[in-house]
Amino acid sequence: MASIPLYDPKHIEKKWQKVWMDNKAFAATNDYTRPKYYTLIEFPYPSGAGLHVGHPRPYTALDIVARKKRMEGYNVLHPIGWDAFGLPTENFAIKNHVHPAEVTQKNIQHFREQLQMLGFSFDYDREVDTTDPAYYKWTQWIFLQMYKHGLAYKSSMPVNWCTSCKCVLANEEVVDGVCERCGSAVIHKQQSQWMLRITAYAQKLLDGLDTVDFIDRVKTSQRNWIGRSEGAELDFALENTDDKLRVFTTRPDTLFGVTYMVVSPEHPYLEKYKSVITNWDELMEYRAAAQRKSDFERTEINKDKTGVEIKGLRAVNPINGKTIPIWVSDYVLMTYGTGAIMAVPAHDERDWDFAKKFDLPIIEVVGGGKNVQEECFPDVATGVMVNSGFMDGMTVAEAKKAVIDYVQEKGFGQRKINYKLRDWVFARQRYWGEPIPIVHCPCCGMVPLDEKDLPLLLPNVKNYEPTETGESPLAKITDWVNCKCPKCGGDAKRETDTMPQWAGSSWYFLRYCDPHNNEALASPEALKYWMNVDWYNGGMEHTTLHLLYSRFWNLFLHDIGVVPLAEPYKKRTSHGMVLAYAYETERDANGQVAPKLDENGNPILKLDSNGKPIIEKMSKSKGNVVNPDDVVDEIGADAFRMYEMFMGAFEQAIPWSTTGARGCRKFIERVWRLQEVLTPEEEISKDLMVSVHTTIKKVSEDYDGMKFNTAIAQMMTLVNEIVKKGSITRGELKTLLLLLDPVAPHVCEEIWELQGFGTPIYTQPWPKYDEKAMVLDEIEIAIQVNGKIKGRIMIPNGMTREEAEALREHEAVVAAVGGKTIVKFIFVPGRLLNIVVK
RNA sequence: GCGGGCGUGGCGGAAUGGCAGACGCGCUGGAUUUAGGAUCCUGUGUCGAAAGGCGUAAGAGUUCGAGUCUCUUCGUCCGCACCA
Repeated sequence: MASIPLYDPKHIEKKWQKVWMDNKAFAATNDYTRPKYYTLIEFPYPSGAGLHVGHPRPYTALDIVARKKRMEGYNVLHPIGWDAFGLPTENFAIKNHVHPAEVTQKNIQHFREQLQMLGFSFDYDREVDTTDPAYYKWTQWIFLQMYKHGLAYKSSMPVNWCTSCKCVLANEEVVDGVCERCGSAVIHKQQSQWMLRITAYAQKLLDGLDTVDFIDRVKTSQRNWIGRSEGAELDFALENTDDKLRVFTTRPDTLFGVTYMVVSPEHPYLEKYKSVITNWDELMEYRAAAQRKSDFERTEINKDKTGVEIKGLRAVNPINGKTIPIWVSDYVLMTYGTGAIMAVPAHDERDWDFAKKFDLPIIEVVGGGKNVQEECFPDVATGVMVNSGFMDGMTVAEAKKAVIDYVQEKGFGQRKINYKLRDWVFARQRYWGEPIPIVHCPCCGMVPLDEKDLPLLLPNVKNYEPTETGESPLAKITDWVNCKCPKCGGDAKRETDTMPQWAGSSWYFLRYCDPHNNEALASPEALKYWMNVDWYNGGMEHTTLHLLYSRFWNLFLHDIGVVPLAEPYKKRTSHGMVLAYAYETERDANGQVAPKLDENGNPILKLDSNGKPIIEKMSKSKGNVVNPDDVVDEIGADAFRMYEMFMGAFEQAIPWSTTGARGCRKFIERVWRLQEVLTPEEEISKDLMVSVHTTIKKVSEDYDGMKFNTAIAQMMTLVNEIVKKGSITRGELKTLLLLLDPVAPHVCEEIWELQGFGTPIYTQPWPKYDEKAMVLDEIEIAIQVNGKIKGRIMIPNGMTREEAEALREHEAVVAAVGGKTIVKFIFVPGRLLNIVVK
């Protein structure tokens, strides 16, 4: 038995990381003639806390894909970068009196070291950093293009204002009425804001989804977010005026059932018709109350409707000339449709609730056998029109079509498509972001900076604390704010808002193609070759915002001819979060929350009322955070990577188990010790032929299909078989190492070198399997009688249905049938035999 | 309320409509060991002494055959939430 050194991951992992780095082993080449493959992970925000065990899960997954693709001969782009602008860094900097740029660089350094410790095959020569002026020059450039194309504009509007961050938030950043980041109350505030007209791309963003390979739940949530709905806009005359009140409805078929109108408290007609309104004070009181409410309160009370009738102003239903009252209620939103609705209480739940509360009439127009005075009937599938003049007797679908034709002909409405998607609030009143390259000139108005003057650098100053007024901290830096107008040369002031963090991450995948280019965001050749991203993996939490924003930017850049393809990502997958078992906690000597230990020093699990362990998100305050540094220290980076992939299905959220992770270390040691039983043959032995080829096939397919856990299980099965057999040939070991390398690259390289298998694995081709080598001579099939397993027999492999007829005489089959009459004889080749008897 | 997902051993989880529980953790018993949180071997869904039953949240259905497909119910997680 050969004597081999002890497995020492600390030593060999450092060693191979250096070899890869020194040789630039994973650098993408600019040889545009080779087939390419672009793998992308969401670049991290380099927080002060460093990596936690959640980060490496998607990183390892795409590292496996990248390593395999390289071995298959692809020119692989597998880049990494830093999404480094953002509030936590700025807040940390303010608190500790250091410059955010300094904090950022320190955090990046820490992140980079941790990633390198895990042996990821990133191309570190292509790192991007969103806070690098050479990078944000192009973020600003893209903004200018949008400005020139009318997609960036300034508008005064109610914004979400975080009272603690002192900053405007996008709708998407307000969760349950509080700031997504800090949890403080969010109020509405009127402010002039930079906006991006993403709504102009609503339909393109929707259509594009049909052309890409995203997992379904990602597509679904994008579709829901865009929220397309088809209907009609209808004009209701205002009594005693020449004016019309325009509404949007998806149910024009119910027009005869309209018994009142509702407008949002912010509707401009309130001001416009102040003179004829007789209960103005009451209305204003209601509006003020509605505006004081946060979004959260508005939704909290959504069961109990409130409202005030506008006295002195009535509307006329254009289809029957009936005069109906107009109400104001905050269940109608100014930000969707026209800010006004026609209310059909018989067939809309919300209208029904409102009508019941204020005792408004309810008219049935879709017959459904229900008494609409007692219960709302919103069903569109089964009803037939009633009380609706020319539509009577039609189905809802027929009536919709007929009524739209009718109103278009009469000129009081037309078909209309609405989207829930709103324009994107694209400004933050904070320091640590990209300056917006616009100058405000008293003569010329808003003037964009000349492109040759980019990047517009963030001023390097000591004070960047948020102001109480809600102005950006940049507003106080007069040296920087005061400038000359690029157009007329007169005195002007710079825009002092900065861009939101989403900006830099909306195009970083383009920069990776050509990260050092100073003439363009990337060269057309590089973009043509590398785009689009073949496989993008990221968290479910980014499926609405980041994914939508970055698709929008790419679509826009495509439209202006900068990037070659409309959709940036060919395939998008999502990983499950790494969770934690909940532990009983206490404060340790340092006052930190730490798990309480039992007498054996093991943490005590927290159980629910059924005695099941509680699983929760990892967080510092719960004392359940697992630090990758500690895990790597104990079991090594290879075992760590392997456990990240083996712990469960990749898309599913899984709690981290320390003992489970140790199992992967055990497996790697088993592989290591195979060297002790290595025999000199270069071939794969006959008795392992089927298993080895089956494993190559299974592992290859499973890596491609994101089924990393079963790929690893298959390799474990093979190793178990080899250990049982007691020997392994060089050929078998080579194959195993090649398959295992993407998951556990350090140990595979080390064994490969120790056994003199040749140049490093990262230069080796991916193993191929031979279907013919996977065929057994004889196989076992099951015998079922009426679907119940009765026994098993060995039959020659490849037996056809005709040949199987002979099995009727087989001893085991006769015994299983037991003299009963055979009704049906079903032979499934390679699987089983099912006999139906009576 | 709407949309999406998921319910399989003590645990994480495997199973193109075809032998449920692969693989791992944990636990059993044993071997080796001064020792073990090392290594190796054994066993490990459940009832049963065995033969043999029964088992994939519950119920129905389709099928020669259902964890897998259809319907109903329950539970659970996630997203959206007055979007007209």
